[in-house]
Amino acid sequence: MYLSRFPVTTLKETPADAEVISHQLMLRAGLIRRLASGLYSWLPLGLRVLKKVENIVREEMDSSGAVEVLMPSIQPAELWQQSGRWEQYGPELLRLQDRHGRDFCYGPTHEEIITDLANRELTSYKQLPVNYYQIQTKFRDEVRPRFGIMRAREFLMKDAYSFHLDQASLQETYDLMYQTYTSIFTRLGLDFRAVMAHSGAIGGSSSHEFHVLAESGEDAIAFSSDSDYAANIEKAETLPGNDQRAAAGADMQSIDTPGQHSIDEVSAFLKTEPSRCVKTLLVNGTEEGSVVALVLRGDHGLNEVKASHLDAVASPLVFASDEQIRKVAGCSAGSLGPVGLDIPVIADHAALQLADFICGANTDGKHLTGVNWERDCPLPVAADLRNVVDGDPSPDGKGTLSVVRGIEVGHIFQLGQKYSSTMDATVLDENGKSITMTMGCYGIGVTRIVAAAIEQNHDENGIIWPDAIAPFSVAIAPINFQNTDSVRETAIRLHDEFTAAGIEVLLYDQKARLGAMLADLDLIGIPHRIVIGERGLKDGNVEYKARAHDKGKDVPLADIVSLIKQALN
RNA sequence: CGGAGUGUAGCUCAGCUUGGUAGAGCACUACGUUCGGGACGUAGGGGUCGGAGGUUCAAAUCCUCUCACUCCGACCA
Repeated sequence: MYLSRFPVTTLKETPADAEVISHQLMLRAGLIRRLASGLYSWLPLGLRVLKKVENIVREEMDSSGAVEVLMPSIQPAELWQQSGRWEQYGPELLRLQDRHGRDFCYGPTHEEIITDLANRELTSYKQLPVNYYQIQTKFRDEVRPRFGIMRAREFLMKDAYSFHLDQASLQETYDLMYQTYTSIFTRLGLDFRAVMAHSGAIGGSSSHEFHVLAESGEDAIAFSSDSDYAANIEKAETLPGNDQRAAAGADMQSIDTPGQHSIDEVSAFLKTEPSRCVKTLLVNGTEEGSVVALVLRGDHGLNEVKASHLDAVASPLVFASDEQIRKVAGCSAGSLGPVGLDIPVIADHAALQLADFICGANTDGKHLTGVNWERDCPLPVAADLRNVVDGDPSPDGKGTLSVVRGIEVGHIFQLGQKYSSTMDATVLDENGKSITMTMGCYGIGVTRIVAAAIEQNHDENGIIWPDAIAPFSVAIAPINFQNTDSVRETAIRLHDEFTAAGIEVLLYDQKARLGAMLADLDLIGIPHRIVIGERGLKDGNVEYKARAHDKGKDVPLADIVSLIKQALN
């Protein structure tokens, strides 16, 4: 491909509204342009990358035995009403009406549609199991679209749905999808982890997420040093510990702590560690109007998912209002403590191991020190309430946990009969008996993968594409292309040789100085680069440099094509 | 949803306090000189200053409304 025939518009300056590096680089390299909040156009260069990702996903899905379909992006409300999600889904669901006033939505996902389709197409156990997938545009009206393509409103997703006669068959396909996803992300050239996950709004039981590891990831994931254990931090359990705590060594005292509200403020004021304090959070209980206290060690963070799963706690988790707090505790949020609270109290295991701790006195401007469970207040119910932290023991008993950040790019679920039962999706078994099908669902964020790949592979000069998804494999930068015959002829000949060899090559045939060419090529991240100059040509050499490596080297012109062929294998 | 902020050329921004009819850099076009890591000169093209209304002899600038976008927060305890 000649650059003169393939419009690439790079930007020297970073557009002001791009925060994360992938968004900045995608705009600067001319991969995407923003149309409106959370909506992006893909320019030719970006689309080449997107197509590569899509093709790898498609090839691996096909080879797993899944079969491709394509369902409408606009979906009738009736099906969503049948599953109950028309009411459950909030404003994230983009609802619209046609000219007859009939309700529709732009699909954020396709469980309803596929279940309906399967119900029509699948009538016999002989047709099972089957795994339908599509690669298609979704729309979710995100509260806060951001990070460019990473959390856009409209995005491309591969979603697959499998149908089974029983759980054992589902488990088989689920395991197969786990393997398939592993192959996909491996082929994409990304550093990723599969982690146990919370199944969230889609429902179902077993679930794994696939994360591309990157500092800027929106999710925290925990994995063990000595075993395969890996889980989203939402899901990662803490071990109860031995429940032994030191004996009380101090008397309980009330201390004035004027204006000290947060744990950090209080612990600094009292010249101690946050881990010597407990924090008390009031949340709505299951019963209308009730309030429950959650107690954590000061340096630990509440895990809202775990908390909302407790029987006594309302789900989803809602924090008590200031009025409620004052009503049950008689103080503001900054002075809460478990001593003398006349509501259910649930404490995290780690908080229960403290002795002589510090907490709010339930009186504004006062905290208590030297507090001990049982002696000073009733022993609360114990629970796992907190997020795991670096160094916690692994829940499987092997090794310790590390917490890193990840970008969720894939998610597999066992849905069971959540949709098939409400939508009455059945087949006949070998005895002629009607059986409700068991389902699995498997998503991959195709557009998000592009952003995630950049988050993981870039330097100060721009993108460094993995070979598998680079828009072009090789770039040719000819010095003084217009005026130097030998350079021009060599460049064109190499271009043709690469093309003939089936290697995608971009020839920088536009008038530009070397520096400008190289800056552009670094920015757009083409993995292999050849500089052709009159000087090197005199010795029969061109310069070769891999984008990912520091130094270029002179290579005999005769060897360059085979050298790059090798590098690509 | 709550809070803060920003809308001026394709991009990054200045001008607004103190009203006088719009600028810079990058990008773009032409010509020339350059040409091994983002060249330089000369000459150009491009903006109803987000929109509507108001105040005024006069509004990018002041006032009101509106739209769009961005950021922060939604564990303070």
